[in-house]
Amino acid sequence: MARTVGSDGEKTAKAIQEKSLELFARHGYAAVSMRQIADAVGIQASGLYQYYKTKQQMLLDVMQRHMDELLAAWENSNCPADPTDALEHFTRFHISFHLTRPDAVFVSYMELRSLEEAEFDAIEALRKRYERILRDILRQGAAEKSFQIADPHVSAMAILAMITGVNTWYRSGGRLSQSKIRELYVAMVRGAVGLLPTQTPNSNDVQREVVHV
Amino acid sequence: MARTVGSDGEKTAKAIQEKSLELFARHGYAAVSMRQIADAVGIQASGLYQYYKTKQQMLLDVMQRHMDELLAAWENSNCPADPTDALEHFTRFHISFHLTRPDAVFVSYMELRSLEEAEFDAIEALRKRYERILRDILRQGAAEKSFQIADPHVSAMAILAMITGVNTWYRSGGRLSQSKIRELYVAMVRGAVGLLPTQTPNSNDVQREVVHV
DNA sequence: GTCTATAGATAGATAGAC
DNA sequence: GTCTATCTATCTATAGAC
Repeated sequence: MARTVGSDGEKTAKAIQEKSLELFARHGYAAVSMRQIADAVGIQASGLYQYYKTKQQMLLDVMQRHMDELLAAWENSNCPADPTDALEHFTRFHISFHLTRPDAVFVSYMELRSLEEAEFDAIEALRKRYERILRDILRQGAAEKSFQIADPHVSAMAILAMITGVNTWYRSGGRLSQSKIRELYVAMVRGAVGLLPTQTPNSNDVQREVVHV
Repeated sequence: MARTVGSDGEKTAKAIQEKSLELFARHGYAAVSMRQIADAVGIQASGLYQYYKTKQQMLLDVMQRHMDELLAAWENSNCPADPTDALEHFTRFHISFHLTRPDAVFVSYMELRSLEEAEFDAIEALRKRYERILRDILRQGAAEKSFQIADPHVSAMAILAMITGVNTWYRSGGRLSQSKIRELYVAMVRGAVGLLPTQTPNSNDVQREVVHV
């Protein structure tokens, strides 16, 4: 209790968040020890318990923050009303957001099984909320006959898997810019819902038109 | 050494393969102990070392067998020569194969980071061989101008992510049959490479045509 | 081929000093 | 807020009996 006036180790708190995320992403939750995290932060393992009651709570915090930020960023992204525009907007948003947080994405999708029941349910609810955003766009586009899809739920899962998959192969400094990658995926997503290429569909120039936007 | 004549515990060997796969898939490699595996098999933990020198070798074996079976199954699948037909064939093959082995798929994609360097390289080489199959189909279709794709490599990764993603949501006994799911994905894959729906593209019946094949 | 026993390391978490 | 010290449990892997 006898401690210097100040803000309760905010720097340490932040460092724990960063290092735990990094280590969980690289080695997996179960393979990382509290001592490893403490070493990375520069404190002793026992010091971590000032910030988290258990290791499990550290994982939950990482995933919770990621999902909260994802949903908040979506709310601030000004999605257009037209389903076709919305679908393109969602695709670009999703890829941009995910490419800037590869570690958090990786942990949030891979470590669901490391969560205990209550923690899993909390994260799963947030994930479903996000999935529903895309599903609603697809449903509306299907209702308006803009999209040629037989099953909006399946299409939503397929598209999400496709656009999240960028993270498995993208390396910054690679052959393609992020904006080029986004447009390649926009073209594929459009095709997957039965939209024609953005220009007339009977010329080889279509390809170039689709790519550069 | 004094042992009954026979085949060196083939039943136990098989049981270890099955149970280790099952447990790795459910809890993750790092979270599963040798004791847990031994319990599931019905022997003592020390007995496992008759079959595997280390836990790491057990993981490698699981993944090695999966990749070998995948590549062998592909060789036996009689892929047609035409790129469009080949792409549809690949899509159906991939989904069928992966839906019958959800645990092996899960472990093989999720536990790559749990492999030590040499083991990782071995599995990665097999994975690349499989990816190349799809990439070659896409390249050929692009060269023939059957497909409207700007980047066969990106398209291959996108399509693989999409069709592997079925495993994350499919539950047997669900709303859709496996064959219906395959055809939904074939339609999306076709769209993603710029192919028009199988029938005329300006009628709402197209949707039905695409779905049932 | 499977067992018991155990070595040797490391895990998550707590108590209490400063 | 971070430390040292430590508890208790569990881990992978080996030795050697049967």
